[in-house]
Amino acid sequence: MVRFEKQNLSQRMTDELGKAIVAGKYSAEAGLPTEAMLCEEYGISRTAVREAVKMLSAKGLISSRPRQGIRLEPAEKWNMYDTSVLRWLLESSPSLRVLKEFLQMRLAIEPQAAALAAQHGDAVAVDAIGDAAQRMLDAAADPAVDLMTADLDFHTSILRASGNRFFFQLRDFVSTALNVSIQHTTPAKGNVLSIAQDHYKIYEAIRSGQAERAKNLMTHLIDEAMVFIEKEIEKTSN
Amino acid sequence: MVRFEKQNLSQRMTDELGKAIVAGKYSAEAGLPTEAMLCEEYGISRTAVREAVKMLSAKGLISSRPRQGIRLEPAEKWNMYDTSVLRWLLESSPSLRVLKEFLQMRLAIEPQAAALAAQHGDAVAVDAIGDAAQRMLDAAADPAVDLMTADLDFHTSILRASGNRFFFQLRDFVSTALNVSIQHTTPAKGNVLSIAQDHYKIYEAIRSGQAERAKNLMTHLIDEAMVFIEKEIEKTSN
DNA sequence: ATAGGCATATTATATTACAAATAAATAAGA
DNA sequence: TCTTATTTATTTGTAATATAATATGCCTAT
Repeated sequence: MVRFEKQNLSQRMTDELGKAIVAGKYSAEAGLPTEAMLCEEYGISRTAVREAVKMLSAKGLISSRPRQGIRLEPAEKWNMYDTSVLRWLLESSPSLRVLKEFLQMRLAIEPQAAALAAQHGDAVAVDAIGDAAQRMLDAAADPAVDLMTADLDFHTSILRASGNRFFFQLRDFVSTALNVSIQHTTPAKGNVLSIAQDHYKIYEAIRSGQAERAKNLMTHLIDEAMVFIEKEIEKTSN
Repeated sequence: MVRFEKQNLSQRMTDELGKAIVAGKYSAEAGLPTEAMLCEEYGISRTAVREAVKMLSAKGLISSRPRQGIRLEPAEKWNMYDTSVLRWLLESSPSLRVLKEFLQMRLAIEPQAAALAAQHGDAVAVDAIGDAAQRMLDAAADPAVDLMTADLDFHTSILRASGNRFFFQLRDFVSTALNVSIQHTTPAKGNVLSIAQDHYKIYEAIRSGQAERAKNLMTHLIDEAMVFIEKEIEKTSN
């Protein structure tokens, strides 16, 4: 996925530290090691460490003050919509619980986005939705077509067509959620067509301006994934 | 609000640069001045400039590469859920359009959060909602009680009671939206009681576990603000 | 016992130097 | 003339070092 070799030192350091923090390597009371200690530990200069600290501060994970050292911020303050933070979180604890929270969020956002797209999505944006939906149908017939990417494009293009920058901003969030979902819920081969058709229906509702219908169909689509996850949770807790 | 004097140099620099970028001071083609030029312009060391650049990179506003300088990232990549970015955006263009997008977002999130709170909000969290709602009622009778803060607490505590960290994470977003809203929509004195009662009804629905009712009431509450904004937009466009 | 000052540790800022990367210009070859 | 290497210049990346600011806790003097 991410090519760490290509990144510069401070970015790699940011990633290392971020991962460690999210994974709970450091405690809130003890805080982080001092800059000097981090320099030694990773064999890099203070500049690189400081820039990593600044990055993580910007993401809400830590704060640093003179004489006090580098302190952990409570998890509530972490910027969860930051792609990196999200990735670290999932790498460290890919639990079903997080997955459920993802779906709850999508259940709030995506139906609303679909409704907005139906109300005033411009032609180009709506066409992109159709494209993606068509590709999902193709994938059902031809295994060579990438279903995953088509699915992802479908959901992303709806967020874009909503015309609301805050919704569209959540594309990485939704992408990540979908990616993680796939790992847990491999759809049965026969269901692919049925799923693709459900997606296409949403596109048709949007194109024809049926906001309520688009919203309901989208709710239903995500609800099915939710039901699946809840069954999984049931299973593991027993 | 924010005490810039108390902030350190790189944070102030981050704020200056961030504001300038969001306000459109720099063009995408030309990019930003080089580090050296920024040092001269603001009369500070390269370290401070670099740390500001790192912060803004972390927020998705810029990227920097050797020989290429500091480039602006497209607005789509900006982390809009970052409190600073949001603040810069509102300071530079406090338009009704942004306000409407805020409300569309709240319309997606808050009703769902209210439903979740009704389903499995723990007692302490739900009590906090009741507290805030009661304070809003008090404010209707006694002008000394801070209505604004109570209103804010009400919405924030519902996000918390949803038990979903992604919803709760949006508390700053909702706070900002409310703050901006207030500036545009000063409620008539007589309406305060009516509004407070609407809020209290939502609390009652949540406490008694009526998820659907809580959701509908919340939708209605935000919808009213939306209607108001749309009238304002109508007015200004004429 | 308490207030005020001092020592100390740690981050904040500054300065300088060199390394690395890359875009653009130039030269070489077909 | 066009393509391909190579060189060069510019800008960020990394490092090392020094000094300032600041918060903590100890310690002294009243």
